[in-house]
Amino acid sequence: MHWADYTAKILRERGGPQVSASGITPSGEFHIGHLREILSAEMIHRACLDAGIESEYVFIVDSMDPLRRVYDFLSPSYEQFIGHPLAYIPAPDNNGDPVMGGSSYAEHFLNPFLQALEKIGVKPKVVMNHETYESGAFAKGIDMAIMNRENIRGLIEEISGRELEENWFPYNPIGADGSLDGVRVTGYEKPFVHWADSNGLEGRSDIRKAEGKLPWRIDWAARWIIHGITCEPAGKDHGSAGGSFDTGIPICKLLGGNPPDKIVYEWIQMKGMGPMSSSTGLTVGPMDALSLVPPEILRYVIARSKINRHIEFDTGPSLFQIADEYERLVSSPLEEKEGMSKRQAVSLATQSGALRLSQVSRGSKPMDSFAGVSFRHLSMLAQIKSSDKDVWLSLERSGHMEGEPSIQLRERLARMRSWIDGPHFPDESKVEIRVELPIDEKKDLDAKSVNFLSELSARLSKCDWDEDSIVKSIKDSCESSEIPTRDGFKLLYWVLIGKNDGPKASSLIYEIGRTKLLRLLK
RNA sequence: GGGCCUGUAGCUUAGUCAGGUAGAGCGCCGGGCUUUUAACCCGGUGGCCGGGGGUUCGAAUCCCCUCAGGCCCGCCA
Repeated sequence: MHWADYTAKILRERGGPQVSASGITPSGEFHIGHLREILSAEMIHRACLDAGIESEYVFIVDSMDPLRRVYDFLSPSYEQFIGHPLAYIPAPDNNGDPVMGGSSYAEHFLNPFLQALEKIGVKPKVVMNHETYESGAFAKGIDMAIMNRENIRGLIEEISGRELEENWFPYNPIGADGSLDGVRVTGYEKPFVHWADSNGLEGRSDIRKAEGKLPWRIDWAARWIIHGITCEPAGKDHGSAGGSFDTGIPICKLLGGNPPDKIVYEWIQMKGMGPMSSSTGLTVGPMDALSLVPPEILRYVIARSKINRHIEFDTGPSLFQIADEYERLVSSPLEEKEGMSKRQAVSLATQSGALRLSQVSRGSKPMDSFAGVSFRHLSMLAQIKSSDKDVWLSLERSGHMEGEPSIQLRERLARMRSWIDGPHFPDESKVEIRVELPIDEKKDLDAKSVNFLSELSARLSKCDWDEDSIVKSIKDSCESSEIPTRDGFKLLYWVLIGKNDGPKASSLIYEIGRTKLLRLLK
């Protein structure tokens, strides 16, 4: 059974309508890793719906979180905003300078991510956390947290093993300068928290407004209650012993709520590129990924892996493998058979679950996303055929396609071309035509081979330049130089691309062009 | 120091929660497609399930120990 379906089954036992949630701090550019946060919850939500359970999916944007430091992509002028909630500071321009009067920092990074989510069929109810504070929805939780201050302190200290400061307070007011940093609480008179900020200025915050926030561990527990969240998979950082999941659950109960069960997902890592980092420019954003692969395959990357396993995201060879796997599963799904072992049946259910959850629009048939051509094959055609029309002709001839190419296929070819032209395309999948044969390889050629190549050269210098004539020239050359056709092709591939096999020789030669080819054969 | 995850065929892995003859894909090898697309079709090769012990009629699966790799533990999520 797929992990999302399994979780839905557990949630059914909990009863009632389900609310799955994700939460992300928009502190910078979103990357592919954030997709797992989103899709882990969204797939569980879909699995609930598919199981006939009433369910909703909420994406909570931690817009009330403060700017922690001046990141590499920000100009030093952001120094003044450190400690300010991301919702209340200006967005940076391309130079990293703040643009006053435009969108907020939080919105600036969030919007492109939401567009990417739309493309992969994720339609969350978006909650800006600062708006929840502004609305006063947190007031009750804040009041209860303050009234239970010592209990909560005890829970956090005991479970996390961390010692909290003497003047620790379960509410962090915003100071006169707009920063959450260094503000000391001096008293509480419902609904006001009195404080003195780092500059010595005094003031009070109304807990019914966004004039302060709960510390993360309490904020999380409180929002579970506010939004009725029943399921929120969290990254492994929250899953550690004594992490925020372990404190959140009892704190939520203390505040009178029914917390979700602990579900932890593993990180996505970039293979062979070191850690994901916006500063080095090596990050792959959701939009970048979508310009390379179809959205259902991006979903499949997440859906095919168990939730507690690392995913090594790689825009190179393994993306081919995954994309081909998807294509293959769609075209020939496993079928239930008589005498199938329990294991095979389980595997079948898991696979079809992954396929089902990978669809961009829920409930659509995987077959509708089928483009009919493997990525590997298409990458080869895209490389040797410079015009799209020739690609369609070739696909028609090989029986991959009938009539006009589908929209899926057209889009797929367009993405393939941008992949091939971009920096992520794997070298081993590149078809590189040699300019000339290295000397030492020339020496290794025996007499028959040399004879074959010169025969071929002669024929190709005067035949018609179309694929049929080229094939005929190759076969005739094999015959007259008395080598098996198979060996002739092998040799030819070796000369052309340095490998024993390759794309259809005639297409390849046709694309290379007569002049360049004859120079190579000499 | 505390904790989590992973280790199954050359590679990617399913199966572990509910113990009952180890499945798949890729790769590789062979054959077919009589124009040889890295396509497509058929067949085959390949695993003392990291190691050791225990429980059991029976263990990849449960328990204990151990080795290896990855990761998390700052009011950062």
